[in-house]
Amino acid sequence: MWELDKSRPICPQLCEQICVKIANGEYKADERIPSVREIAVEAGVNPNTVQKALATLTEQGLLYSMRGSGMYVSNNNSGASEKIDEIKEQNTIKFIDSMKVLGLSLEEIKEYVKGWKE
Amino acid sequence: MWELDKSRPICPQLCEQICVKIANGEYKADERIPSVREIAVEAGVNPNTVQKALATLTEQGLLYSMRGSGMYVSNNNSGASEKIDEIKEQNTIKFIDSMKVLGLSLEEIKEYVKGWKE
DNA sequence: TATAGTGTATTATTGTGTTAGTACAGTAGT
DNA sequence: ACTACTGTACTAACACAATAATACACTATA
Repeated sequence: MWELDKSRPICPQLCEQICVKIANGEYKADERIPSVREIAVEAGVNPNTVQKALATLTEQGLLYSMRGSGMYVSNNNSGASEKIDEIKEQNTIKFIDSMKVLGLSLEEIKEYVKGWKE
Repeated sequence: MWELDKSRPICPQLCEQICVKIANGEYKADERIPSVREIAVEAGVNPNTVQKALATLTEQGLLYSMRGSGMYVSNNNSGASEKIDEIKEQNTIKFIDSMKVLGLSLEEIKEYVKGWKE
């Protein structure tokens, strides 16, 4: 349910995955999402880390909070898709840079990915 | 000359790039490489960090040291290319995982990379 | 031989991300 | 009203990577 790469900071990863849940409709507009403490248990991380992630998303307008009641999904859910598109782009830029450092050209990288089997 | 992504640990990045320099012949077999302190200045990092990276590469058999004289490239340079191949693979695995988390399939990822313009 | 440069080792300090524990004010349901 | 659950805030502690500043033994070279 929660895929966390422990070699990277957890907080932004939580932001990403909540974004995905909003974008794909698992978290629907104006619906309540699980509480800070519930998410913390589910994801196996500290409640404070979840709180930071939710605060960031609230600041960015993807969520809104009702004190004492819970956190809710904003209805301008285009923000989530846009954010995901940005992350896609950043991931790809970082990947390509990391491969160029190893001496590959963009064409070689594309060829390498094209032939990738998992 | 030294490309460092400050959002990742520096030490392994130094290892990688020294590997690349060995593999592409900038550092030749049985030749001396720049000193710990020189590399530190060139790369703009702390000598201790360089020392750690060189110690790792020495442990892995890519370099050998002559105390008081310097660090030298081992002549079993196939180790460098192998290490680079591993890193390529790890980079790609990490990239693909990070994209799958966003909801993309392997085919969609390949398509996305194929259409990439920088 | 003297000096400068080498690898190597050690200790302390800083910054960041995460965890841990606690506390408070507000809401919901009984 | 009471209780349980919410978001929110705060401080302390920990782990890790990197920096800083030395110190020492060895080699090379003039």
